Amino acid sequence: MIHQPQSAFRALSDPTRRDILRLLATQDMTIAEVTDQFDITRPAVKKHLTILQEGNLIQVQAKGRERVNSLNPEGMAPVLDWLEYFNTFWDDRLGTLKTIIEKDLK
Amino acid sequence: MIHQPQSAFRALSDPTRRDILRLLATQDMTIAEVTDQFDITRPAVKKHLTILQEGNLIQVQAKGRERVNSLNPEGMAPVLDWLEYFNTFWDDRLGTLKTIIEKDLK
DNA sequence: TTGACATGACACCATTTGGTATCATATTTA
DNA sequence: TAAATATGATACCAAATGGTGTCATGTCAA
Repeated sequence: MIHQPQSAFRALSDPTRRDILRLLATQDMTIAEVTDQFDITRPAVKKHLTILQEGNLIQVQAKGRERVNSLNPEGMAPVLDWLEYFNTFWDDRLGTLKTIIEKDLK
Repeated sequence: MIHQPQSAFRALSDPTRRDILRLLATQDMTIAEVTDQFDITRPAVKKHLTILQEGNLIQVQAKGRERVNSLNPEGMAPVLDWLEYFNTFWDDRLGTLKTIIEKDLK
């Protein structure tokens, strides 16, 4: 599967996919388990998972007839790299990013 | 104009819009000036600017017959807030975000 | 005032997107 | 083996997306 930086941004653009990521942040889940958490059909969830995989934001491991989806935090790096470009502007005008991080570091 | 958290992510999902943001990070520009930097028509650029404005990522100020577009770093906050949720996972597995920030803090 | 300039606002188009229904395939399990 | 389960894969659909061309409007300058 091909992973491009653009794919991560694209993957994050849909609210359902962001919700799936937060779900997978709590625990790994099969496609059926993820589907149980939403009001859409399995094929729809599967499409979202494929896009998340293309964005390198999740990893899928075959386990018998199941496919276990797990978060891949590393895939967020391109997004963070891009956001870092604006750090200097946040420094000057708001310091938003650093504020969030510093709060977390305490 | 309505600003919703979704809009920021949506605004960032298009590469042209991300390029526009980086442009505006260097200096404020009119619609025509932004258009000069791309191979697409002014209406297309205008649409992108509208979406960026809906995402609260830029501000537009009327200046005579011109519309000066400027970066609004504050609009990135919802994105950072969402990303912050994953900090603990980055801590445990990669520390990507903190690595970037700490490097910048030095 | 009049022409030039910057933008707004449409109408239109091809492609992508998010969704569904449906059928095929692989793996368990009774 | 046979039925149940989990997923893959495809065809299809309405709406959103990113783009164009075109015309109207407001503003500046000669």
